[in-house]
Order: sequence, then C-alpha cells, then structure tokens
Amino acid sequence: MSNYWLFKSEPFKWSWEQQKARGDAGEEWDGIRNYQARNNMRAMKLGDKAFFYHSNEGLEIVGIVEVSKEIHPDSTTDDPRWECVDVRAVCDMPEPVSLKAVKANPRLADMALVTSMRLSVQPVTKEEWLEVCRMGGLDDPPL
DNA sequence: GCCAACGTTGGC
DNA sequence: GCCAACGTTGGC
Repeated sequence: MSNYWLFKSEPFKWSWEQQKARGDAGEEWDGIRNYQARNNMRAMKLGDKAFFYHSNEGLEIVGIVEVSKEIHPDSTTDDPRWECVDVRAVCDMPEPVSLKAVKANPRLADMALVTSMRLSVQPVTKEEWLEVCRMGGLDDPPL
C-alpha cells in the first residue's frame, strides 16, 4: 500500500523544470535539516507518490513525483543524522493547484500544507491526494 | 522586505 | 529538563 506526500521547493533553488529535466534518473532530495521532514522521508517506500510544490514563488502544486530511491545518506553533508530519498518526475499538474485554492477548499482544511505551513516534507492522505488531483485536472491520478 | 511561527541551541 | 535567545522558513 502506497503512501502520499508533498515536497516543497523554492523554484529558484530547485524547480519543477529542473526536476523534469532529470527524467527517470531522478534527483536526491538533499538539504533537509529538519527531523520531522527527515522522518517523513524515512517512512517513504519505493514508488510512493508525492506532490511537488513551489514555495516562496508560485505557491502552487505544479507536478507529481515518485520515490525512486529509499532513504540513504544525504551527500551534501557528513552529518549522519541527515538522510534523504531520491525522486523522479511523473507528470505535470494540468492545472497547477494554488495554495489559495487549497485553503479555500474545506475538504483540504486539515492538509499539512495549511496546518503545518513550515514543514517542507509532508504526509498527504489519500482523500487529500484525490481531491488535489481532481482540482488539478488529473482525471486519472497516479496512485 | 517584513514578520509570525516555530524549530534548535545552549546556559543554567 | 527548562526556557530564553536565536535562526530559518515562507506567506504576505
């Protein structure tokens, strides 16, 4: 049984365009220095799906990625506490789903994007997953 | 650019 | 183990 997640990235540091350009090779989700975010990555399984959210600029869910490599050391630090997963792009959101739209939807009131604003790697429930996919115009959401 | 929220650090 | 100080995140 697969779980669902959300990754935040500031587009001027690592954008959806850059993620897509990496193709099936995927990319290490490095640089996470927060225990809760790391713990979420530890819980991820190969093939888990996640939203790709642009923070700071854009403020919208722009695409879907999947876990292409489970938890391993973060190559950007020697500190053994910090680990990460690899992700690869799966598809675009036909209609990016803005933070505003998420906040305006009562069915998404408990989404971590709303309640835990600063957490950069978040869990998403299946109900939230389906609702956001529907809002984004994905008739056949990856599960 | 501001500032609120909140996680982390470090002195005691 | 508490908590004040500090740093960072991220919406606005």
